Amino acid sequence: MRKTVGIFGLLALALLLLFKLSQYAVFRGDLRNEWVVATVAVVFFFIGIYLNKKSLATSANTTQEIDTAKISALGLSKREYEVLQEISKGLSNKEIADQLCVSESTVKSHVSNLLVKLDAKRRTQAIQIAKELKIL
Amino acid sequence: MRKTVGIFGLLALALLLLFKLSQYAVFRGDLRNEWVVATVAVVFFFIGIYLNKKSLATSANTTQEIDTAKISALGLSKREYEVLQEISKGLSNKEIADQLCVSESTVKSHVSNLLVKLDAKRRTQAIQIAKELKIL
DNA sequence: AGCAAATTCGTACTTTAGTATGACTCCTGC
DNA sequence: GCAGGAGTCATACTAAAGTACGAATTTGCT
Repeated sequence: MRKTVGIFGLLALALLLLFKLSQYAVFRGDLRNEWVVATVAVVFFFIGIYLNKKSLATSANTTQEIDTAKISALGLSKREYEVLQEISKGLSNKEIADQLCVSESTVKSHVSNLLVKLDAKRRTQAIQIAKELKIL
Repeated sequence: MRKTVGIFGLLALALLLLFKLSQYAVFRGDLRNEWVVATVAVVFFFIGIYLNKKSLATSANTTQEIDTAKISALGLSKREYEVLQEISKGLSNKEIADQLCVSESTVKSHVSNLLVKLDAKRRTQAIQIAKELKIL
């Protein structure tokens, strides 16, 4: 919040500076008023874009939270969610089985249940849906 | 591209309109020059933010920018990259074939080449690797 | 203790994914 | 003009993935 105030203060300052500079230039006859306005418009247009990009970039890193509420809302069990995580890492059923120390058929059961609960037809679609639901 | 040109044209027009209006107001003594510049600055500042948000919204899902340099560095052809994108949406080979209006065997060819180039064993792993390389 | 849900595993089966190979067309750069 | 890459398609095959049962065991909760 303090940062935002600072930024807007700086913007106001820049605007003032630009305006005073332009006044001087206009006074000397080097510049016409239209150009001052146009310059200010362009400059602030790009300042807007720049600041927006920056704020989105910083918030993107912090919004990487998983929605645990949605996981339980979908009825995903602990084991099923673990399997889902391994799937998103690109592992095969056999590799997931080794990772979780169970048999491949167990993993297949979990995957099957998972697909039903996520309303997906394939594990790739499950990944996509899970990421959209922000549970991955 | 044509859209971008149109938007910038509209912006220029808005700027002109604003300026002419302000000239009229200044002439009548209702408004001072500083306020014109300030208004223009604020308006274009928010236009910049708005347009930036909109352009980011259209290319949603990709929180980060895609690294086009890496795509060519990997030797991915245009078609192969398209297939990769469809894979990440969770589509099957058949569905991708319908989407791109080619046969399933063509998609299989692309997928096979894709997996070699990305050094992946499965399409799910390809998704994971591609996201890590920021090409998705 | 007893019930429900979760976890586990198996078999048998179908479907999808992926590999290998070859062939044809269309462009593009040399 | 032709060599090479990209795109297309096909067949035949193997390997995974996914479905559909059933059933035993474990776990959490009342």
